[in-house]
Amino acid sequence: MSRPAQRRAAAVRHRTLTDVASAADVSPSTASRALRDSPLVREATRRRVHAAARRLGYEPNRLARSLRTRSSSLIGVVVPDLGVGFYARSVKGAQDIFERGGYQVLVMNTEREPAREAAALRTLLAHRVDGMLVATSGGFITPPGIPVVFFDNLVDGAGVARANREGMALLVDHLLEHGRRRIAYVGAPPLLTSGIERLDGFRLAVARQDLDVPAEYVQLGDEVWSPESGADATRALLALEAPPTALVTASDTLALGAMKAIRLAGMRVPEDVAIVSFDDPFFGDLLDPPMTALARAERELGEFAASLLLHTLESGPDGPVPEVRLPVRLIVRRSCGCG
Amino acid sequence: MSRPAQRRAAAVRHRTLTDVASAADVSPSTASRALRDSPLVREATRRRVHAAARRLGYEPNRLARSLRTRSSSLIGVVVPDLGVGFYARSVKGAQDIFERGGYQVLVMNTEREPAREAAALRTLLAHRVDGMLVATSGGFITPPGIPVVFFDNLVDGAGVARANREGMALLVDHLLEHGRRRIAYVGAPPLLTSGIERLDGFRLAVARQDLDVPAEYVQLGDEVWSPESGADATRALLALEAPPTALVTASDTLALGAMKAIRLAGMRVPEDVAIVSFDDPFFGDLLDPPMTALARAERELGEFAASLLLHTLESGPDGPVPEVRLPVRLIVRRSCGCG
DNA sequence: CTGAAAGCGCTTACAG
DNA sequence: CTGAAAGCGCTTACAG
Repeated sequence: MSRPAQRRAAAVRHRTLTDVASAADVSPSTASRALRDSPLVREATRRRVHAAARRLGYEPNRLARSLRTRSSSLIGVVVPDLGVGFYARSVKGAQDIFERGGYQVLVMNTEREPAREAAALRTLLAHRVDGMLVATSGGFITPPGIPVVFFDNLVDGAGVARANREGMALLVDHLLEHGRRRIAYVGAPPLLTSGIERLDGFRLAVARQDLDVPAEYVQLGDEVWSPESGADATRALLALEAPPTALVTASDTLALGAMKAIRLAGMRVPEDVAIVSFDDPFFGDLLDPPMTALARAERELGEFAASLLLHTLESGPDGPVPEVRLPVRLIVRRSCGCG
Repeated sequence: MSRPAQRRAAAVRHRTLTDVASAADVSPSTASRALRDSPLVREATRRRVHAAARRLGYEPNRLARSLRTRSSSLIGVVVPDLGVGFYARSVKGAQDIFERGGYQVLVMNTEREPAREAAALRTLLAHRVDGMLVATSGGFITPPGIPVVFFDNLVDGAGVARANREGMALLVDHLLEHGRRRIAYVGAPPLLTSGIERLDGFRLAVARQDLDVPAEYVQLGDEVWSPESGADATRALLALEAPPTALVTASDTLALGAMKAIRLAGMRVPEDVAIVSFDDPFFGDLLDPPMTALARAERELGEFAASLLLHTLESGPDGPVPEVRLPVRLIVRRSCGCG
């Protein structure tokens, strides 16, 4: 951990409660109560203090308040990559809820490295966050002793996530309605619950329909679910002797990579190969062809997880919150062969 | 400002420096010095203290440290909308730099509402951030008395932004190379520098080329630069008696809206109407046709702005930093008529 | 209704 | 090299 070099003193000295108190001619105790609108202080006093505070441009020091009250009003949010739309919008949804509850948010990126995730955890603990929202990349080792809500990936069966298996079934079943039976899977390594459950969901769905899916029809890309790995997987599939006529991709990024690979191979979507995607790309309806995918629910995911944490924070844990599933919904566009 | 309701005490009591000190059988003063690896403490003592800290799982309380040192090691970052890829990735670039410098980041969304921006400013001040990075939406009123670096939009001629006028010239000139002369502008209201400079850049570029651009060829959408407003503007342009044969859009979102409107009107890009975009959509090369646009530089923008702030923080302001421009570069794909 | 006092958990002159 | 003391800016029993 590098420490910042020698720092200069702050340019301005902030006004303190004592400043306000003397300006209003009361004790700091009274000033404090007045500013928090305690019923203990006389109306006239209350007003005088507020006026003084406004006049001085007083902004209470949250650090001091937090130290004293042992509650930082800070929530830590840990995500793999804020540059990924899914996480950015989840965070935003969560943040809206937290701010409405009077909490501020400290966001940490882990770049999907478990070591950085562990470091992020310690940093947040050092800031004495009141709780955490975590989309883990696998580095979440120590139970921090404060409320934690996982989202996107479950940990020890707890957290908020989408119904991955049901989603996969929707996608597979829809392709079957189009009569496609050579269906391949373009996914990611089954390291965390989203990867595991989507792969598992695919397998369950095809088995239920008595589809014969050869082993080489299941292609797993890299751990960051990159478009490039989706393209590579697709290239491998197209090179097969009996290439698939439809792809189910485990994410929007993989779908975009797959689409690009198909186009570069001189083939057409959906005529030659149909594609359906688990996540809806942000511009899914502007792609050519528009992508059939499960509806996005990042915002809801973030909001739901945040509400859950907020609830725990304010009324205490009322029983375990093991597992919450957000329903999935299919958006039918053109890449599947419809329209 | 709502205050959170009654909160429960933290589940665990964190270990304190005093805990570590007694475990290592030294005074808190010595423990503090030992943990910060002060040369003042004997090696044996230093090690004993570190061992005790590790054994106890001690994590120093940054709140207390900040209060004492009057430096929070916190940076406030204010953006219009974290859900917009441009801002999400700018923030990420900035955050990387800050964390490397030992700072943590408090991100605030303003939803492009000046009032929320002002509120965000106060919140950050209350947290005693050491500095701020601000992509303003127009609500930045009070000079906070700490170092502030603006990005994306300049304020009072200061900040880090792309070379908007030069970018517009690149786009217009490229369309002219294709022989298109009925060029229209799909933009946003000129409220902040990016909107102002892009519109101005467009006007300068067409004037320089002696193009005749009727007033109705300049269409300004809503303040959030939404795809919908881009689509509306495009619809209006296509309905003209002499519709344009090429569009310059002031952002990727506007470009996507424009593309959709053209497609819905039953026309083709670029055959009927060419499009070039100021920002490169994240999946610009996967669109149909792939979009010709200025290269994205969010990451660089964030990193550059962060470095600038860090520099000011660590070595003090060495002269004013009025205006920094990031160069623009055209990525030629197909929507312009190339290929 | 108001104030003096203690204390949250650190850091850092000051004294030895 | 080490420790006792003061203090960062608040809040909150406690006493009046």
